[in-house]
Amino acid sequence: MNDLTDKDVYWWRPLDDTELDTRGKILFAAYKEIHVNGFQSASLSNILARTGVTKGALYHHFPNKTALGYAVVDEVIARRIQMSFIEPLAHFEDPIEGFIELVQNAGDSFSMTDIELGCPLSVLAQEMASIDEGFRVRLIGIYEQWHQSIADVLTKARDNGLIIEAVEPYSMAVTIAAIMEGSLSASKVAQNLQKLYHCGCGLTQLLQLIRTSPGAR
Amino acid sequence: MNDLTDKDVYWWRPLDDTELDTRGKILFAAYKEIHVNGFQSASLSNILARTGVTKGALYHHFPNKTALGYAVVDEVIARRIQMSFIEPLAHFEDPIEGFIELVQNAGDSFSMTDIELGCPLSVLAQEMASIDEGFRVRLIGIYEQWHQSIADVLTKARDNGLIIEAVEPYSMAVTIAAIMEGSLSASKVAQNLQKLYHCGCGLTQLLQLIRTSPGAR
DNA sequence: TATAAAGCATACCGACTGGTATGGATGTAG
DNA sequence: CTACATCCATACCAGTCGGTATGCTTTATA
Repeated sequence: MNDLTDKDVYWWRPLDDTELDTRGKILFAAYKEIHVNGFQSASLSNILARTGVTKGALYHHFPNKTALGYAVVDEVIARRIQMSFIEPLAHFEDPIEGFIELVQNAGDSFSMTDIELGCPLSVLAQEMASIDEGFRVRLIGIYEQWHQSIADVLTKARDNGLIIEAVEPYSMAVTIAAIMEGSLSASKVAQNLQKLYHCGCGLTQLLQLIRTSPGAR
Repeated sequence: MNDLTDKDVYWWRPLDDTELDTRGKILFAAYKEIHVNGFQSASLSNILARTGVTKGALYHHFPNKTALGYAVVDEVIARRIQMSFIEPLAHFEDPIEGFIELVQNAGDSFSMTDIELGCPLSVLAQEMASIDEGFRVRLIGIYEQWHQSIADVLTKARDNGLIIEAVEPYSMAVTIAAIMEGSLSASKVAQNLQKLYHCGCGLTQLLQLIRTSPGAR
């Protein structure tokens, strides 16, 4: 239960069958350990035991536990958010239609591990934002990028007359992101996809309501 | 910075000036420690040092750390959510108007400590839901009660013709709750109220859009 | 006033934590 | 072949963790 399936890590594993180097092994094992236990309770011994790497190697590549945590945020989490939540936004033709499709397919694109463990960004943010400034600035950077990307999509849509004028793109973007994160959080506690579906309905309805054309169907 | 102000604890302190008993002191100190550091990293020694209570007293009232954590959820967190988010719902005359007012006043009703530390329910849920089943069932109980309360308000509003028929009350309730939680989460990472305001705008707009009367203003 | 129970204090334990000191292997440049 | 840096393995450290064993004090009960 504690280990990730192939589906969970396609975005991390190298495409060819080259082995990860030592640093990469440590980084990914640390990501998993932190995702499960949080940063503070993440045990270096666990990470080492699971990789077969020794403590000497770890402290050769990272000066201390905190630096390892920062590297996980910068190189693993940020990369995954980018691939899963930001890049897809650019490929929408009709942004609202695209969004609705993305939301309605969300159930498939999330693995059960994602539901069990929650969004790694959100989990880490909740734990560390008020404790360590280094984590906080890294995490707010990721959030800001995400919010801005959604806002850009909405701005374009409004300029093209696809959504009503009353919508303030950035506020709506933050709200949409909040729904997505809140839904994952609720689903994690429920340990099933029901809450995710409910939020999918609510978000879809919100998107329908801000469209200029009331959306056939 | 780590201690709570009077404004943060009005809901916990006894109304008269009677001292809290030993059990109450432990419980409240544990709540604070857990809110700041999370459950796993919460240190019993810290709790004891801050209260002046000794370890013998602690283990007289609670069999172990986990039981203490459960008691914090049952007796402190659940009570606060009840007072802050559930009970106010019952007193709305026009539910939509009431909601909008509640949301727009949210900036005032949240202290800066709430922003710094985040929603205690959400923080604990993110950390413990996938690790300990005892925490999970307690937390999902609180969430379910909250969602159902909002759904009841929406159902009543729909029956009275105040919101459009297309709204499915429970789904919308879960979505509204997700927005509230997601906004607090984002504000915590940003360490300011901006994100909270943006989500307030988005949520207000959503509420306006599901009203039958397009809402004078 | 005798007795039992509740409430609490002190001292201590083994397990585990992040971190370090040291030395050996391997690669690379001169 | 030498010299030096990179990379990593082993052993160890001081400190903290949650938890326990024991005994003293206070309160309720009879």
